[in-house]
Amino acid sequence: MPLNMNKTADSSEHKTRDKILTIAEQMFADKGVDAVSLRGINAACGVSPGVLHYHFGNREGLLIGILQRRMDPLMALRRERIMALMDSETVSIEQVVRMLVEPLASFIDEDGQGGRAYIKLISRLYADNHPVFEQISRQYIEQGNHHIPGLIARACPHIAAEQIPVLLGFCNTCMLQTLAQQDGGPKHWQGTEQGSEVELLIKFLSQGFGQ
Amino acid sequence: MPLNMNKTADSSEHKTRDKILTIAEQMFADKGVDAVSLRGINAACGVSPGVLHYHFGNREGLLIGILQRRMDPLMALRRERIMALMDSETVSIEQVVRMLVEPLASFIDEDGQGGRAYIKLISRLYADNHPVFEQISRQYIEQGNHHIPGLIARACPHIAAEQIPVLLGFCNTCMLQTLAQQDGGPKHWQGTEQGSEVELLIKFLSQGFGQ
DNA sequence: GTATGACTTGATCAAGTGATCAAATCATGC
DNA sequence: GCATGATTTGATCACTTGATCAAGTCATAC
Repeated sequence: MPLNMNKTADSSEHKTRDKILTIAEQMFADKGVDAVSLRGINAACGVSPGVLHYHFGNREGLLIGILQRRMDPLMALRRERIMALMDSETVSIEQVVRMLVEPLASFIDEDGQGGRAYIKLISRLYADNHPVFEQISRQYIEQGNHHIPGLIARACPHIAAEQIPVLLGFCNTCMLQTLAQQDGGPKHWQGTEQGSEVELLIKFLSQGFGQ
Repeated sequence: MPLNMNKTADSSEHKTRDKILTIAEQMFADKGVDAVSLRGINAACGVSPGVLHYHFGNREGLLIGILQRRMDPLMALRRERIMALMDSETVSIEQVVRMLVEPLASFIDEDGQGGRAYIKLISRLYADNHPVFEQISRQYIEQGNHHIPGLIARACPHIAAEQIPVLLGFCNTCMLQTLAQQDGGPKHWQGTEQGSEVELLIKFLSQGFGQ
């Protein structure tokens, strides 16, 4: 039993495996990682009760698979933006916030339902300080993200250095929760079209740092 | 079997009932409402497997009990603040944000662990658009809270009316998530003392609206 | 003290849970 | 064709789950 776990960019077919990833991602995002039964996921995929365990071993293996599948392209998008800002002569806080928000937003637009579910799941795990998410984060994110506080410091020289991580935390929390809720929410979002909400969010967060 | 459900201000003893409410509140806050077994709650309280069902009927009854117990004093705090602002000659956005944040923050300080767990639970339910929370919200919150957008409009005449609910949503989301994480989070909060984080949050949110 | 109603116990039920595995099926290169 | 390995099936294990209930305990009023 070859257990296709710990595969990062296994681009081969894996029809069933991908189906499980996509459906489990949606279910985890909707109800919470620990509030969904593995049998229920198998059933929702229309496969036998043993399939999930064959591919992922257990719940944690499945979660790791879900996270890894999308983290690579997402972080590539962001890293590109970070490097561009690093090379830039001047940096505004709006540029930094855009660098944080827009890759996530475009990710949702591109992959529709799936991308939104992923952000929602990330948002959950981030809020919960979930150990698996922290592990994956360290593994993927810390490639370029350690530059972010420095970029904020360049854009906002008036902010004390020790406050920057805190403000960045506010920003990340607000950003993730907002982008995650952007769909299913009942009436929070009535009256404005999709795109302008993201623009409003960027403006809100940028001003939060103090122009 | 009198089923002490749907009681709002039943201030009598209810030692066991209160213990279940407190412990279940903590467990729901930590792991999610649907990720905790009712038997586990009974066990954590050191009582028999039938007790929870006797007092609350089922999971939803328990959740309603948890929410109702604290909503009254919390909303009283807030309503007081709202009325004071309504009577005020001039209103600044910082005053409005303070009115939102400080009752929650003081609620945490007062009841320590329990208050924090409650905010964390609220934060979860708010993010999930949980139907029970929406029901309780309508029942309790809408007494004074429909004035809030108007207060923001007075404080920030430059903001278009249809953007105010959206910005308020950003503000609520960020506020709840932040206050909820303020304890258990690993290192998000290192380097700054408790009180100043709340002040920083208030400043961040106020500036977000655009002073 | 005893009767009444509130509360608690612990056994029990049917259904659902994560996990395991031999057997069946499928795909592929030879 | 067929051999090999990857994948899928469906039965099965021991265990947990939400719920129910008769029996027992407790508190209080009378």
